[in-house]
Amino acid sequence: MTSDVDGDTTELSRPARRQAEIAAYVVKHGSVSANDLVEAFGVSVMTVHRDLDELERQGVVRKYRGGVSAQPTSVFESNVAYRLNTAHAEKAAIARHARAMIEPGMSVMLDDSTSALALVDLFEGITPLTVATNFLPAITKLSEQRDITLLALGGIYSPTHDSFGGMPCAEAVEALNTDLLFCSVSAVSATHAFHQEEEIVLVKRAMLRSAKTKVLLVDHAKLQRTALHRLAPLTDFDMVIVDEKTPKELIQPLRDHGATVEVAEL
Amino acid sequence: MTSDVDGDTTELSRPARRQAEIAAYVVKHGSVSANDLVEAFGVSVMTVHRDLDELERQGVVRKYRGGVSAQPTSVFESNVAYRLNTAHAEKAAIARHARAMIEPGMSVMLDDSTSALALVDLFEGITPLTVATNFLPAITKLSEQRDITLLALGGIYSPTHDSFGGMPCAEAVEALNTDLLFCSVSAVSATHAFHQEEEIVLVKRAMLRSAKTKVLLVDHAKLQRTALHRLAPLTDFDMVIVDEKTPKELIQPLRDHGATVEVAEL
DNA sequence: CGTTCTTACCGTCTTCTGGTGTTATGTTAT
DNA sequence: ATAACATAACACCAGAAGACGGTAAGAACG
Repeated sequence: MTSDVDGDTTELSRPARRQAEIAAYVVKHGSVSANDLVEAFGVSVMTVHRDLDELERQGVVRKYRGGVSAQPTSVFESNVAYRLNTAHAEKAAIARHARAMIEPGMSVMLDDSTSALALVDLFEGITPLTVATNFLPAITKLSEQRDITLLALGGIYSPTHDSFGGMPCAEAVEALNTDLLFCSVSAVSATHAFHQEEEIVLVKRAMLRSAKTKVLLVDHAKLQRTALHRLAPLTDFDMVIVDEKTPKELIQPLRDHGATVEVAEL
Repeated sequence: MTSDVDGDTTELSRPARRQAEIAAYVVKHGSVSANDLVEAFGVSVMTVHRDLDELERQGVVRKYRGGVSAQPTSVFESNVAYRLNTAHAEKAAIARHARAMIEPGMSVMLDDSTSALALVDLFEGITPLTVATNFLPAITKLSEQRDITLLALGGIYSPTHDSFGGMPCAEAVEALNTDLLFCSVSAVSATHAFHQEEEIVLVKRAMLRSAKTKVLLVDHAKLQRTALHRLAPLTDFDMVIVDEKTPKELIQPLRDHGATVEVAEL
């Protein structure tokens, strides 16, 4: 009743979940006051303000005296969409499927996606391994792991994505040439992969140029959608991995347009 | 009685301290068994193994069946020397002194030193600010701070230093040109700054080339020592900051050779 | 000038993680 | 084959960090 956010909100700390719900609420209503949120979520004014500060830091909302308003949806989508992070199980399945492609000694590049993050947990055992990524959570995890050569892709930090980007990052990517690339995007049509933010697209494009074998990780929520920027045609990828919950009638069109699609089983 | 490590071991979590002591113990005895350590430190076998795993991950010891042996001292020094991290107070004082040089809007580069890390805590208030660093703990801290543009310097991760290095890092540094550089080294003679590891020297040299104003942070423990590689003459730095505990008779020679030395007061 | 909204500070409570030992299982050497 | 050693899995505990609300002080609006 207080919230009408869909998606699986488990596996998220209480404040994080509430913040995500608040974000959705704000986006839905366009602009609301702090007091509205107090009533809607049953917490104190203080807490609401703290949540809003955090959301503002991430660039999801804009605070002004008397309330907050939503930012352009592009930002919202690429943030909250991943915080209300649906489908842990599906991502894990996709990751397991992807893992099979990796062999000891290879070099692997990962982008800033939760799908890729799920893969990190599965690296153990496939050693030695060289992993390059611009995603801070992945970097942190990998730094604690032995037998993995971690190559951090630096750049300008983006709180929204918790990753590094911009020209410095693109340049770091250019300098590499990895065996594999696992990446994800925010939307996938029958023919192309899309993303909302230009600077992210820039880095992902560079990654595509710097890897021999390119794999796109897609959970079913991404399909049949589009976003502002066209990243690349699906045929640029050597493989597209989707999860089991993807309707077959959505997979066929991809294949019809020449993409190599594999289904990850739970 | 169990340990004869000198240095101030306060301000260090219990396991971290024990690991440092174990490392010292191993280096002293050359090679010991796990059981020896169990007796010497009064903890369970499991804990000893966990500690040794961590030390091995950092490259300080080598495990084999039946015990561990010490690695070449160079690695030991640049790791444990900083884990048995002496003089929190002095570092903080140096950091406070350094902070005064920073003004809002500037771009600052930090190397992988605890001295620089102390500085990070003082950034609040001097905003906006652009900070570039290759030191993972600093990156993590800064990523949580708003109003600071974080520019991560990527590269190959070194567990020993918890930072990024190698050619990729040097290249990332080359591409920059910051207003300020704060860095530290492991040893300082009357004329030069030194460091044990070549790859680290490489990065630090690049940093020196990429900053307008260069500041060397030196706590008194570093003075009158040397290490394998000569990094640069002290005259390359625009300023050398030492702590109050530094004997005056050690400071004068630096000045005699042309260095600009300032003393940070507690 | 007062009202409304915001921030700063503090105390309490809870939650979580890190550190640890124990037991059980695996592995290597003799 | 067996003993010594190493790892894995589980459970416990404590200390730390986080989350939250309340009050009070501050800032912006009318």
